[in-house]
Amino acid sequence: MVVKKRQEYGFYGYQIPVIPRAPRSLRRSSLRKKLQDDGQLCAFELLAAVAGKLLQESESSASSNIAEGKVQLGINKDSIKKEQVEERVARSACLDQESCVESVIFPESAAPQRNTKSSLKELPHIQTNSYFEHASVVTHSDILNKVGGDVKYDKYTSNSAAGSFPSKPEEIFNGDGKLCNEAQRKSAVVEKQNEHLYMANFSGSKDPRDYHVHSSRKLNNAEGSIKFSLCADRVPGVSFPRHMNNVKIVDRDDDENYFRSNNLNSKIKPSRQQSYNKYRRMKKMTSRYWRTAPKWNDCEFINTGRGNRPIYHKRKSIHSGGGYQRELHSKRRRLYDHRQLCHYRSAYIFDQQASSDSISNSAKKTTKGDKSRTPALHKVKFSIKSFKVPELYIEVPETATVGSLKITVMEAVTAILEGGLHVGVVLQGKRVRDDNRTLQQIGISHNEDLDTLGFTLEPDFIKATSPISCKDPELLLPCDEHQELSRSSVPVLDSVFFNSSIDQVPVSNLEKNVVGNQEIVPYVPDVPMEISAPKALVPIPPVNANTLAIVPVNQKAKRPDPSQRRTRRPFSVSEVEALVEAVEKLGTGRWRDVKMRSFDDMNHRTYVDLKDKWKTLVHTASIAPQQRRGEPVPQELLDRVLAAHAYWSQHQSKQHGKHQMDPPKLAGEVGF
DNA sequence: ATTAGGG
DNA sequence: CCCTAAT
Repeated sequence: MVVKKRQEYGFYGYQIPVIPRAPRSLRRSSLRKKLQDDGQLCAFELLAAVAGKLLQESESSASSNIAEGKVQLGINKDSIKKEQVEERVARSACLDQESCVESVIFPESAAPQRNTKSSLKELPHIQTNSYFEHASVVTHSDILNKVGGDVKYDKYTSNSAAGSFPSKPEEIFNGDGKLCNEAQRKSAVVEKQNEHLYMANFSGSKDPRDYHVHSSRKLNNAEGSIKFSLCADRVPGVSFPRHMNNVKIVDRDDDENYFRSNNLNSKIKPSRQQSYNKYRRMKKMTSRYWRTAPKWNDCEFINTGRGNRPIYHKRKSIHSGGGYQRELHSKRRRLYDHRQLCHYRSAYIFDQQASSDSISNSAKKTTKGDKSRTPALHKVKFSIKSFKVPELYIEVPETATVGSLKITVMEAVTAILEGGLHVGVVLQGKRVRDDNRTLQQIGISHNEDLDTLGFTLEPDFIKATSPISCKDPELLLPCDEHQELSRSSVPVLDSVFFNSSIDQVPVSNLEKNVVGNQEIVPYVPDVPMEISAPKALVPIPPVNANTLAIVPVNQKAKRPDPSQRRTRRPFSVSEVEALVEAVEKLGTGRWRDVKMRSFDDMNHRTYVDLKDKWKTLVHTASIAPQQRRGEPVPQELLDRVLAAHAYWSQHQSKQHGKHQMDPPKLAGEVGF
């Protein structure tokens, strides 16, 4: 449901997980046919040819890597033992940069024909094992979140070209799409997104330069821009480590989500720590509650992936909450999504670019050739390594297996695909909303530093139709979702929340750490989004956990991230009832007892929660029904709340022993 | 670790 | 729900 809405966020990130599989299967089938026709040698020959071609085309060292990547893929296709393949993949992963290339290139050259519609749905036939492996990869590697965010740009000038490239976005992107064909089976979506990107960046401009830009864009794309990176990420276990560090899988909830951490780092830490400790303590009481999945920044977590290397920087440092939280509070709602930036960086990945191959090369050539004609025009070359996708929040019961977690993640990710995304441009921390402005106008020129340029993925609200229709505008959460879930002994995946962090872009900071030399500017939307905090909840069907049971992730991963707000869990009527009943008997000063009495088995309800709930209940009971929000509480209960509140206000609930409200029904009690 | 309150 | 202060 809500998922739909959320989907829009992480298109790219999401793709990775899904895509890897699809391509494989597709690839396999196509290859098979080929092999049958031509015999096995063909495959090798093809591989060799491809590798050779690559080497020829790209002079950079990266090319060799790429070639290797291809080979690997090819091998895979050739149905060489899986272990072997994996090994290679893992190895390639270490190489870092080539991964993208690998995935992209191979498909194109070797198996151009792919079913465009690859998506999870098609994955089913894939072996279960690999399926999950992929999932795990995703989860661990943070692909989702940050598939990228790296934009690399190259500056170069050329005069030509404007005319040589298709002026229509579709054409351009189609061209790009080829690179990632298999990956892009969801082409419709992808193209659309690209188009958006395209539009955002360049459309509307009447300036002749646009064309140039377009051209550049095309080149860039070919070389490793958005699609490129996506494709890369699709290779399971290969490329992730490098670019995705941001996936956050946390069980946090919804509208309340946002990064608590700001860029205002320093100050935060202390309080954070403090609260963390508290949190821990609190959690102790509810120790069994498996609150969060590993975060992208947890190295351990990531490491669990096969062939992954810990790339992760300590993002924790970035996260902070403390004092800022409050401030953020108010903001987050209106600043909905937030999308994480995909900051520009000149960084690494781009070796790939060099390797990127024929397309880019040819494009460059063209450009050069035309140089003389329009010397005055400059092109700004962008290379978007990858996009960052908003956080993905997942919450599952502690009894859930890793396998089910993976499935959950996959589901969530898949859901994202369905939606649409569009790209936003952020420059120097500010969102550039005017699509008609030229790059030059906004300060992006060929000879300028684009350190502060970033792209964001944003939900396509127009198309996104919120399945949820709560009366409460503030809460997009299903009004009555998983209540009682905790009570049920059946392990069920609670839900998945997709959130976009709004006020902050911790990622940036992290990246900074990672990249080291890039100046990353926190993205602060200059204009509130028209949509309320996006929130999505994806109920996940129970999964046969046992079947998929896998070694649990590093324990540390289990540790809840104090920086994350707990998931919002509205009290169900039955809970309220239980609470009221308990308070009637125990009074309002013994929350610990209330907890033990009526919520002992609900680990996510702390005594503080109960106290808070009571507080809100009292408030709710005192306001007009029209003012109440959320799931309506029966008036009868509210009456009891008032009565109990009045009663215990008079008596000291804390005294010793357990008084109970004398008269069960205190209609008259109020009279005091 | 709990309780009480403010945010 | 979060955070703190005070128990």
